[in-house]
Amino acid sequence: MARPKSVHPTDLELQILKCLWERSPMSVREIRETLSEAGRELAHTSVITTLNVMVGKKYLTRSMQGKSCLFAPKVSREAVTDGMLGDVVQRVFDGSAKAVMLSLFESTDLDPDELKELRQILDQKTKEQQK
Amino acid sequence: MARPKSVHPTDLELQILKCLWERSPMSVREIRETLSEAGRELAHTSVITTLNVMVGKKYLTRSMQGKSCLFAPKVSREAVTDGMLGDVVQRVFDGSAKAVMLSLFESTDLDPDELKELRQILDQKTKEQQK
DNA sequence: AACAATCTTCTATTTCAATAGAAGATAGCG
DNA sequence: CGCTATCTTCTATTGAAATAGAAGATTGTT
Repeated sequence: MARPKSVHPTDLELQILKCLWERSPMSVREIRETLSEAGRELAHTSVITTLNVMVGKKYLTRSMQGKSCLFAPKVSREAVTDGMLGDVVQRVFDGSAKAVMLSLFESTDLDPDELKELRQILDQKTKEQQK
Repeated sequence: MARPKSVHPTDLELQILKCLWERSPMSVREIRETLSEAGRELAHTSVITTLNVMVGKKYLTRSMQGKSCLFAPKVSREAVTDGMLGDVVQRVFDGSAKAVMLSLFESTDLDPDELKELRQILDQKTKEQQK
């Protein structure tokens, strides 16, 4: 059996989705420029190829404007990011949110402000559950 | 340019690492059986091939016992899982722990006990930082 | 000694991801 | 009208990941 296709967007696909979540629809040219600003220099055709693949995967919709194409996201940022995190939580941490949390503190530097925010989120979630 | 090689263990590699973090060293046969119990049926040679790749990637060490090989992890569970999560945090959530946390609540079901534990972890972390 | 079992090493196949060039269509300009 | 710029579509290449078979070595058993 060969490598199975990923259920989640690949790295480049994610980068493109991020562009389009910020602003959409965009033409190939615009997307290419945005990627370039983010440090990813690609040939025009490379971008098109990837975009068409993404349309095939239902990540994007495509419409025509004159002779060029416009692309827009078909999946929400939340759906994708939640899905990708959920996958890691399952695959890597066997579903343990606690383990994820512990690792989160190791792998990222949290400033006091952020800690406070996290606490508020947790507080709210605790309240919600007690209803 | 072709797909770049991942810095993290692939899915199968991770599964193997998990086996070996539980118990090591193990022979190919034992690893294969453990994988089988976890629902992943592979030919004996497939397991060997993967194990050798993993030795090449410095994930495992290999020693000989009689005519068969024994494998043991060379990387810690924490290093791998922290790295994998950190990567997602960066790539998917642009480094925002807060966003990760919010998503965590969406993508996983947390029971009250776990919430309490998370709170304790957060408390401890806050204290530590105040030192 | 012959044979079966068990291991490994080497080689091979398939699919996906990443990237881009060649070729063809079209629109605007001098 | 012919040229140039701009888009797209099609086709191709490269390497990683997943998986496994053929062949060769070694050991234990009748």
